[in-house]
Amino acid sequence: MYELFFQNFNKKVPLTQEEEVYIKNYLLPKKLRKKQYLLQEGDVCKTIAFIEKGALREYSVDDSGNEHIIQFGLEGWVISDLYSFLTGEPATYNIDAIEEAELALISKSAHEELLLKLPKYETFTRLNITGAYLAMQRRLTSIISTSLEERYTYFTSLYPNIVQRVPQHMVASYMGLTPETLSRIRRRISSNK
Amino acid sequence: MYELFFQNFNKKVPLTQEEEVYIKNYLLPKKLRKKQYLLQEGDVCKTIAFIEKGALREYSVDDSGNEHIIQFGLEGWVISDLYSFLTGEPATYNIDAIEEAELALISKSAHEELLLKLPKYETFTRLNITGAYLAMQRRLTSIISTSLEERYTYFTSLYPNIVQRVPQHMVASYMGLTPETLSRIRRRISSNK
DNA sequence: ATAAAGCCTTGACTAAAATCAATGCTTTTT
DNA sequence: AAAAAGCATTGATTTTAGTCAAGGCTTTAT
Repeated sequence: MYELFFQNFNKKVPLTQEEEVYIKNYLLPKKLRKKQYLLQEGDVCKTIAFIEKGALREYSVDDSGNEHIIQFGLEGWVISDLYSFLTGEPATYNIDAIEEAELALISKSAHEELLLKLPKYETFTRLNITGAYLAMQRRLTSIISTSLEERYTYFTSLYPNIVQRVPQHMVASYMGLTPETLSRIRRRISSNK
Repeated sequence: MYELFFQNFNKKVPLTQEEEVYIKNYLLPKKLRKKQYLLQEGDVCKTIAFIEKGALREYSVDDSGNEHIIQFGLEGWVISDLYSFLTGEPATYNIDAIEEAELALISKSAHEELLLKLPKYETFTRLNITGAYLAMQRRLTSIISTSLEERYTYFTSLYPNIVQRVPQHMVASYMGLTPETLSRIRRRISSNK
């Protein structure tokens, strides 16, 4: 049920059997149907979600109703409106399933208790957020310093899974483009081969 | 000498006098002249720098020789090529001083030793990287979902210090724009008042 | 089986940013 | 004090992305 979660955990910080049992008490399973929300803006984000199976997206909606995807989440990834989760303020992001998904949730109280009682959990959390930071930094660097073609090529080589499972208009949103522009970029890339 | 560092630390995780003395053994003071490098691309980043005084910038240089600033650093901030620091691979970023600066450096071995020996240091590190992640997430969201005017207005309200101390062409680089475009945006904003 | 919705691409046109050049003021260097 | 460099702005032109509309294919719903 939480196979990928513990696989991921053990890769970063090896756990004893007892520690795994202990942590398992804090995990909550959740299934989402395609398009079902995990979080809607305005609600407080009360859990961190580890993705065992499926694909999710995290996005904001602007004043004109346009969706801006800031993150996809696939198997092995963590997804949450972290600011809302940590501060208790209403979420500014929405999170929903792009395809059917199975999650392992950790509530805020569980998170805080694990941080206090299990040093390995703090290390696991620090390593996770460090990895997320570095990925976002690469992405930001790509945005401000490379062409759209280079950015798309980089994205597809880094995340071939996402490109295959996610509609193109969502990839465009994630990149900050319109679907028409992404289509033209894809044509330019393929005609340059 | 490390006044701001400990002020910042104690705000996040209160330290005893003994713990402060213990940590102080691991800190290295460093002064930079204006334009002096802390890090050059190609070298391995061996320290994390905490800024006691002054201003720095972290940037990459593309194939055409254009500089792309991904981060400024002022008093109280942390700056590093974190990927290089953690992996030992050559840095892809440069870091230099925009104005004269005083830093508190932590080497990789000191960092690792403190993580192992002082749980409060791990908490301090986790909170720092979490804050950095959230700041970058807001910035990314701003980039992919708002206009250039909104982004500049947001940036100047969030970081009035930076705008006052840093040349406009560097702000333009940080935003992923040309200096001419930034100048026109500033004119549009001021004429809309 | 058929209708509706979703998705993707393309064309034509508009808007915004980049490029290039020039000017002028301020700061730094000699 | 004078020259050089740095910085910022503006104009004209080019390039790139966005907008709007349309067409066609695939998937989903009835």
